[in-house]
Amino acid sequence: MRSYGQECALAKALDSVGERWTLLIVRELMIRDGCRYTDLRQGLPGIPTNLLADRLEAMEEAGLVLKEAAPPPVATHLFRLTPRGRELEPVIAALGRWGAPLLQANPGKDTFCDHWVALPLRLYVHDRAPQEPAVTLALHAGQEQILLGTVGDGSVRVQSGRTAQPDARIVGNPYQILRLLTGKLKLQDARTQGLRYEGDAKLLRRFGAA
Amino acid sequence: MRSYGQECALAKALDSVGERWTLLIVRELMIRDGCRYTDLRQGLPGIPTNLLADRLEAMEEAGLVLKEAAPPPVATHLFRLTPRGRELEPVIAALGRWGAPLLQANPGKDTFCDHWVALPLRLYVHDRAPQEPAVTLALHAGQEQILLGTVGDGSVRVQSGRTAQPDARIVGNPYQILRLLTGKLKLQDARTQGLRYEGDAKLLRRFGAA
DNA sequence: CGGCATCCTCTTTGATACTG
DNA sequence: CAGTATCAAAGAGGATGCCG
Repeated sequence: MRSYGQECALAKALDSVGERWTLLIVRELMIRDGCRYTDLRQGLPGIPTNLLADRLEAMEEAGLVLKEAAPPPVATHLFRLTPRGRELEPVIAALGRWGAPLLQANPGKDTFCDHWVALPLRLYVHDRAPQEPAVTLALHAGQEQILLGTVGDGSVRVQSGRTAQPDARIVGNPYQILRLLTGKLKLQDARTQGLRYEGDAKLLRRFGAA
Repeated sequence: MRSYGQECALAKALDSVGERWTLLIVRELMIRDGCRYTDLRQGLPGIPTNLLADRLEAMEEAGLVLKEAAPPPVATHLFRLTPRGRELEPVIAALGRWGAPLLQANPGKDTFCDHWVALPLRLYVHDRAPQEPAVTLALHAGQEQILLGTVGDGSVRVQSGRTAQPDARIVGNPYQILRLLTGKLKLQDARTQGLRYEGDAKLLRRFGAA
């Protein structure tokens, strides 16, 4: 990106990450660190392949991304965020919070990827009783199953995959689930909107907005 | 801006404010709300005038900016942030924090405007003893004089202008002043770097990082 | 002067095709 | 799979013109 040429921290930040697609690439790597090129393309519907390549190179030069050879079984290399890249989390979190109200006006025209829901869960949901025993929820927001677990420090761990026995299971659309877990939607109301909840409703009290 | 077409809060936010110059325009309006077109141009060195006009129109349509007829004495209209626009403050703050380290590598090639320093002061400095009587510092970071005052709620008020009797006076470059007031630089060290401080050094204890 | 609109050139983007 | 290459269209940047 052309520099703004302004001696201002905001302008410098935008010189670095203000280009089109860059912060969305950071989002992808924040959701699942250690991505192949193809994984990134799938998580970034609409990106032209040449731009993805350009951006990754620029981000590597800027010290945001690391391209490393994958361990033996894999025949390719993986992209990771550097610590400096991970420091963009507050930026992503702030932008996401601000952008959330814009999602309402969406008549399903936009594309959606299941795994995207993991990021707001990680950023905005926390465990309100870290001392109590760990809890695991299985979330079904789309095709993929996402696991949400409590962690000792009050934050939650989010991963996709399957587990034998979650403590509860939630099936619904991403926003319902997110609003339910941040306490903005009551279980009763969510149920009338079609969300399914299996398990002890008290478990929900463990979760709240961060 | 072309939409990313992704059902994701971050992507939606970037659809709205991700275009080149947009967040810098927000910065200007955050520093001094109620700007004329010309004020904006001065605060945004390098912006092509047609782009400024384009962006302002788009931002008005997006509900970020309000263009209002100025009260009688002024023969023009003023641009203001809407409440929704002002909600971008956490975004600007996060980006600014992230970008701050990039300012070091600057050999004075970039342009600088005095009033820019007001924003980090407001965002990152706070009053550590709100109950105590108000205090006013006169800051000279460039040509312009900037006043920094404490406010009852722990935040500080920043304005440019002159006052009869500040409680102390600081002359230095913007980063020195900012680092001094956020407690990252000691007065002693700042002085050896050329900063001038007139007044009671204890006053500095009132200020810290937010 | 303040507040744009126009015109032109150059760069970036997006879509698609192609290659090791 | 992981990119490069190509090319048309959109956007950015700069200069200048216009109008109250």
